[in-house]
Amino acid sequence: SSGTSETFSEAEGMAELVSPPWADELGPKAEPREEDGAGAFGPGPGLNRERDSAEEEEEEEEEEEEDGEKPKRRGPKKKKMTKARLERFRARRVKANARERTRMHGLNDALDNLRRVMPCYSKTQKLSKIETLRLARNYIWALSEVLETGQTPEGKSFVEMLCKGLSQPTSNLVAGCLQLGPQTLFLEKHEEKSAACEAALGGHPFSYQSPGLPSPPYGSLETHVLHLKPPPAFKGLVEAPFGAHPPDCSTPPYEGPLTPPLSISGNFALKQDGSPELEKPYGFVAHYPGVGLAGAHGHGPPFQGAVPRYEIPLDVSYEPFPPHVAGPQLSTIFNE
DNA sequence: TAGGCCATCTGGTCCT
DNA sequence: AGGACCAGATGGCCTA
Repeated sequence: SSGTSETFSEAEGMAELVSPPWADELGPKAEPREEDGAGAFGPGPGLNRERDSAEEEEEEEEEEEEDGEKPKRRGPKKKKMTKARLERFRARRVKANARERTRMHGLNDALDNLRRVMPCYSKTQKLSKIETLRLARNYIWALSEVLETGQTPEGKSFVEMLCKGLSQPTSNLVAGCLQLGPQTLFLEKHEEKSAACEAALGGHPFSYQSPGLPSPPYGSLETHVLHLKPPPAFKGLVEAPFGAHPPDCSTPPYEGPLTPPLSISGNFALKQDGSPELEKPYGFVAHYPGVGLAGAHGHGPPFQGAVPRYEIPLDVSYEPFPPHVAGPQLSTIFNE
């Protein structure tokens, strides 16, 4: 199932003719990150151009010999890797590499955008990709619970939800960002994560306003979660009370399916004041009136009923689906 | 030094 | 044919 006979032979040709020498001569394939496109014709395959032609001839001869001596192969006849074909293939490969790089950069950009809207965004201490995704999941889940119950969770619970399944360093980071003393989350290595999570939080009176700590980027709990009232369309969509579906965090996180209440409308209602790390101006208006926010860790006026702004990078295409659309979709998802 | 994380290259597969 | 997506392989960097 390898497509046309030509692609088959080209792939083989690459394996036979090109890959080993390239790999040896190029050493580490990973070049220092370059501007897109530059790498495509950079020090990669191009380094070998001169030696290629000579060796190609050799290999082609060998190939012909093989054809003569060995029993005939089944399947489509292998096309010769002529110089022209090889060059075409290489050009294609180089282009594909460039595209792949660009694609991965896009993916990383998206992850960065995701990091920026996470509760603890820091340029200096970036969450890893996997931790970003885990925290995002927890964050969505936590906010879903808020939407569902319409109640601000106890601060401790909020942090518990956010840190479920996260690594210890990330948990500490989250706690620190939310002004829970990071020391309270220093977990014993031998502890189960879930137990550790509970224990670390449970033994200490939770406070988001620990006076001794530096201001976190995202401030207090109220910066994140405020009595969000789910729109009528979502009433009854989920039945779990707040905290009823904690994600399993006792295992290496997130192996199993997660089924948080899906009372998500595609909108959060957060204000991200007070984050010295946040550079880009975001512009996004939450769709739900009545969703309020307090000023971040005491700075600025508390939310007075004006439409809160949730900031999304402008370069992010964002398609919030309105409740009348999201409702059925979420119902479908939830019922699956 | 081992392990985690990352960027890149690569070949396979699917789709247009 | 060519692009998008994916997963495996590889090597560099960093930290405990």
